[in-house]
Amino acid sequence: MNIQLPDGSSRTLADGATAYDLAADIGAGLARATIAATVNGKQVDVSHVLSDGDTVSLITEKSAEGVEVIRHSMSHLMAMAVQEVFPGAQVTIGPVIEGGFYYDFAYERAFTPEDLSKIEEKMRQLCNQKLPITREEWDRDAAIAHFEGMGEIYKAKLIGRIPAGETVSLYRQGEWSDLCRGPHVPNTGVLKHFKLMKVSGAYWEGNSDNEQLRRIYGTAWASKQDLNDYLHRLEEAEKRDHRKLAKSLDLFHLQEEAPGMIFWHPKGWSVWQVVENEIRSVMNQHGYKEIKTPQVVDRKLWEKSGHWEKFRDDMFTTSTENREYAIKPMNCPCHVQVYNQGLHSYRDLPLRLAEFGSCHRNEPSGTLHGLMRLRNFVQDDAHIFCAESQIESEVLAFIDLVFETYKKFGFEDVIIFLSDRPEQRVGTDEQWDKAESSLHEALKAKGLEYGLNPGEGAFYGPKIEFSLKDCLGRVWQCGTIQVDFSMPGRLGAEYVDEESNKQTPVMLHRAVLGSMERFIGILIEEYEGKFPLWLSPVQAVVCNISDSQREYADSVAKKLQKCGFRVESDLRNEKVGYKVRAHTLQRVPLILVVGDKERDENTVSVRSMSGENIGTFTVDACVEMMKNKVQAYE
RNA sequence: GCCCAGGUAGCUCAGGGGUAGAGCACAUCCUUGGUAAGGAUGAGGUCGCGGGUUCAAUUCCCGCCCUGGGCUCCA
Repeated sequence: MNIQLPDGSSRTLADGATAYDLAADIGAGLARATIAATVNGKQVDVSHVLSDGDTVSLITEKSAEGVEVIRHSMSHLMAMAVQEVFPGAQVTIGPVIEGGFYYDFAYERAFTPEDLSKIEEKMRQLCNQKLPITREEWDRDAAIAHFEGMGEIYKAKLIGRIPAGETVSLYRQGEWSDLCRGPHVPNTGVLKHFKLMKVSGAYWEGNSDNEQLRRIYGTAWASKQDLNDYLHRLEEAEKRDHRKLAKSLDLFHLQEEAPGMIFWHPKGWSVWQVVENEIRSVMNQHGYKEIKTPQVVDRKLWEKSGHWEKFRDDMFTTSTENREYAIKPMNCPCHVQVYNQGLHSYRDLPLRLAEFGSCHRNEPSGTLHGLMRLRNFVQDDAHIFCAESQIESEVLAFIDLVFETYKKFGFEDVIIFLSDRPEQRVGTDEQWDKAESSLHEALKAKGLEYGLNPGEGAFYGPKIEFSLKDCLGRVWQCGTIQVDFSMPGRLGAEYVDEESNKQTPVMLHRAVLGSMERFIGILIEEYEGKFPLWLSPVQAVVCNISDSQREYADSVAKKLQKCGFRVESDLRNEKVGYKVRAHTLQRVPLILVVGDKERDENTVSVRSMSGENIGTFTVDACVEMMKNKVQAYE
């Protein structure tokens, strides 16, 4: 029979030949390295019997696909090991994820970190046995009976979802078998480079009303080197963690008395102010008007806006003199109050009201996470009141604004998702059609790649989300733009159109950074605390070499401060090497060293954080140099 | 909110039923040194909070709070 290869060539094999036989026909080395194959676009095992005319590409452990097959087989190996070490544990599902795999088990107790070593040891034994992994086809009902007979009720439930009468595939290694689509590696001896990483709880079917399962995460790679590189990358990423850097760089802290709320220290707050002022200036240039609205607002407004009914449990409340208030969880109802003062003409639209709005949300305790997930955070929020016909142009302008801003802060890797209508929603289908299509059109017009989150829109309208990654690759939503058909009407917002008729404006909720705190958290990790000069809390430190330059050093620092720079002097009785080390570790971009020579010549010797000698400058020239760097966002 | 692991000096961490340990940081003194750690001395702790067991608890047990990793959630 004739087999087509991906390079366009073809090969003739005996009838009944398998993917393995094809690999062996090409070369013994390839046969050893092949762990699966793609036949006519479908992934299969190496034992798959080929047919005349098949197009086949072989999957080796070197390819991304191959690593996925290894990870998938690895999760089976782990499940087998768990069931041998902990009889009574039931299997459920065990998928491949980025960097590795996990498997969820039902078991009478949680697994501990010590259990992981035992499981790992068992896994190594099993892979040393080089157990053949074979595929079996079972009748669906027979498979259900088989797993039920073994007491594997979760597996039986999973197969129960497959239509009756269909054939299902089981993979067997030694005495152990699992329902699986495959493909898998030919034997457990291929599975060598792995590490079990962590234990966790997880809910059956991802639903918190269901029972809690015991999840074990692992990582697996094609080579020892890849595994070590991955573990090394994790270690490096931990050094960038904004919570660690916040301590060593003295940026902010949290304490028990205010969970989920930040105490900003002078240096952290300095970064905040620079970011806020930058956004403020950009907003001004883009036609926004900044406002400020109350923190504590009568419950009646939240009832009108619909928040009380829907999100009451997530709001902090307070009361006085028989009135009940909520601490605002979002700014939009207040912005509508500002809009509602006075009459608006269609000529006023779009009207863009911006606020650095501090919001409190009573997030569940388990979700709090450093600066990324808080109970009190400040949004760089704005609401655009406009006519329906203006939605698309406003969205286009907003997308530009987001990318312009992110670029300034050094972010190029932006993840975009569009969330469309949820089951429970307000507004007519026609309105949703229009709003969703204006969002799609805007993204397409900008040539942006984006994903779709079906049904994930807010109840009041669809949205686009712009997300950034933290040092461990976790994705955090930052920017967003959301169309809202509901709130302007509920809260009585109006404008007068060309024919003197009262109309309800559409409201666009939008934020560029999202939460100031979250954005700064990502910023800290992105730069590993080594902020560019314009963002750095301390831009330069003037260090004297010995006591005789104390006054001069201090005068240089004062002069730079007068020019608007954040500069400190270090006049301590320490050697200059000690001071240079200390301020380098504190991520100060520029260290200005002054000895007798500099004092006599009215200059400073400038050293960069990376240790580069930038040169000797007069104080005025140093000011110029720093100004240029700041303007270039360096 | 759920599961697991933690909480000891300002920071990073060790320890362990019987007066609490290190390094760094800090203070004082000596040293005045030219670009990543000069030396000496010293100060510092209700061992997260509350109960229990015990002659004795920071250590063992229970509850709670917070932090971390996941899960669920995220207007």
